[in-house]
Amino acid sequence: MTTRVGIREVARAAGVSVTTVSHALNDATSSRVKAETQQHVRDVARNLGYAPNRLASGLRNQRSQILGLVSDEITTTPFAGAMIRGAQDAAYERGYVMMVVNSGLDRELEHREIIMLQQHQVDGVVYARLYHQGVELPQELAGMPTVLLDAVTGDPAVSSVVPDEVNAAETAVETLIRAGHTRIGMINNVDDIPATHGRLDGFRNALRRHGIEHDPRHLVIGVAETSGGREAALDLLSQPGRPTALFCFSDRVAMGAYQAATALGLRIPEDVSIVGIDNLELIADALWPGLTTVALPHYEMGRWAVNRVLDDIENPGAPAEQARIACPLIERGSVGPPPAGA
Amino acid sequence: MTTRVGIREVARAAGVSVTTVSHALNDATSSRVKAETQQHVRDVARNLGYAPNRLASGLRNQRSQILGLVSDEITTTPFAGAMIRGAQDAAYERGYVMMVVNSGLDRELEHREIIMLQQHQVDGVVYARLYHQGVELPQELAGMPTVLLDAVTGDPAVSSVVPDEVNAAETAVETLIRAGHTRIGMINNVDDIPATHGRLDGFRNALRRHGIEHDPRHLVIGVAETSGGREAALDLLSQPGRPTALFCFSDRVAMGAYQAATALGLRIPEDVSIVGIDNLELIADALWPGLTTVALPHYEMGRWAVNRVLDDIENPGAPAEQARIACPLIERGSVGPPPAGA
DNA sequence: CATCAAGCCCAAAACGTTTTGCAAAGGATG
DNA sequence: CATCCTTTGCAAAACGTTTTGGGCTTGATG
Repeated sequence: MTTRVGIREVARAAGVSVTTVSHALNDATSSRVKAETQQHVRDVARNLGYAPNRLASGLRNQRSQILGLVSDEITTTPFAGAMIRGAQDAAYERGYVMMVVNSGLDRELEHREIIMLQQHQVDGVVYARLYHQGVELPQELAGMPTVLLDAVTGDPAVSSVVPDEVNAAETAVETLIRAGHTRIGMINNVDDIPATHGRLDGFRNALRRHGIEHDPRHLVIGVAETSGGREAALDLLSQPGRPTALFCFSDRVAMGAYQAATALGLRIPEDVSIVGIDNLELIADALWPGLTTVALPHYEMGRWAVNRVLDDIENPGAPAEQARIACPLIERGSVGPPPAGA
Repeated sequence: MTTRVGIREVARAAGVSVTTVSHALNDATSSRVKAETQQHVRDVARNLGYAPNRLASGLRNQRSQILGLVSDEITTTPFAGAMIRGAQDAAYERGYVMMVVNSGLDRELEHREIIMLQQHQVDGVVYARLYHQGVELPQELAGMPTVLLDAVTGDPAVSSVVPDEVNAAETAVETLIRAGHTRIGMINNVDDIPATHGRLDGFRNALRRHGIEHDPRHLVIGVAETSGGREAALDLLSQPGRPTALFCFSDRVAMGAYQAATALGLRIPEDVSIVGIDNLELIADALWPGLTTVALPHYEMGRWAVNRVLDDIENPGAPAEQARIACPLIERGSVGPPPAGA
């Protein structure tokens, strides 16, 4: 690897000035340089393997072509990976690159990391959470293009993107209704977060829309983990006139429901149908039969968020936007018609 | 947000030249500037909220303080998140920041993304895979500090870090032996990858070390998914003189083994003990009882990799190093003594 | 032949740092 | 008092781009 080739070397090799090289390379069709020269310069540049130094051009242009991604946690679920990938793909398509930073729950660390991003002159940042929640935007981000990913603030001036929780639940429940179920139980989360409320609303909407009246004994609340799902499902499925289908807050909860069904000797989906939310492939694919579920669109949200920051950067002053992304149904094998006797 | 404050503003406010500011801020204890002045400059800088522009200093120093992380895929498992977090933490501690890029399996895209990283003048890159495998290092990376993460090449001149597969398997199997098992089955992977061979070696080592002779019927090979694990376990556990414990290639395989055990009416761990490898919390915590398993040290490998590139950068010419990171046992509830009759 | 416009190209400044070489001031030594 | 260090500070150059203002050709026009 010889020493890096700069615009100067290209100029010398092409027998023109650096000015001309810059124009030849950057201006699509320039009035400053003859088409023939332009082609020549480009050829020379390619042959020399010229690659512009973005530190230099960023310094000159006051634009780094870098986006910051700050997220809370990044482990334990594959969600973070999907978001990052969506963000990175969108950034790449528009000539940007992502700097990622994550601070756990440490506010002080987060502060210092954001400062670092700013030192690197990031043109904007997407501020991400791993599950849909309300946040307070760090002070330091004021005045810089920012969009929230899987999070919202009260401030209508900041753009954000979250899953459409209500719609996700409706989709899940309507799948059950379409299969013929009317006695549908729901295992909801205890936590006071948007997903809890949104999914409950969606559940009720779907029932109401189909004229099914909701038996309050069929709604149970537990901790949103496998163990909580297991206990809740054990409860629901032991009731006389038990539900023939279960809408679970999450795939992990659904996994608990599988365990409960197995423990009670109920087969899925012959005796009881189950749907979840998340599309955690690690779980949904691994269960037996596969879990029908509604996917949380982390990849798409990642894309949306960076496209939005980039729009803000390229065209400042556009009004903010709070997006809710639709959640597609992923069918596997856990939904069937209700048992004949029911 | 007023216009950004640069070193010039600090100089003016402090009543000194920019040279002095630079020295005051950068040199720990400088012979160029009086201690008193230094303190004064620093105070002024802090009050003004001065943050150096790293594009400018990178340009000047020929050092961007940015590391590239290029990985293949990033979705479906939480591994990528753990690696990225480890990398980012280590980078942060040493004043660096990570640019991440991922290209799926697309070699051409990967090429262009690496070019982009180089345009941003990354000081080094860690080239990551999501599961331990052999790779060929892209041409473009030649001549730039690079370390492999969860991957190896034939080239002894390039540093790499992978999990210690043999040791991981030994740890898992010895846990079973310590619990009293001697009839231990293994469900291995079909794929010809390092994990397959390493874990088999570890399995045999552990048995040999404890003078247990290996019944070849107790080794079965399947696809490394839940379904494969289920079938393999069904096979193993139906044998007369069946194993009392199963060592599974991965947690997903182990999940299949749980399903098989349940289907056969065997309780875990009373009738059969099970250990996996991966420590996929999503699965290991969700199984019932929890799965005892050996963790793959993705976080630690991420840390190791960036520390290694940084060492290479700061102190070039050190010999390369191929590290294998130990894998800790994570005990949950799936291992117990063998059944009394056995 | 003189003038002008158009077309093409270039020199130089600027972006915000770091670092080198030098200068001024002060103190010690002969 | 002259000389020589030491200490402290500064001006200027450099990093690799982009862009502005101007200058040189060329050919056409009066």
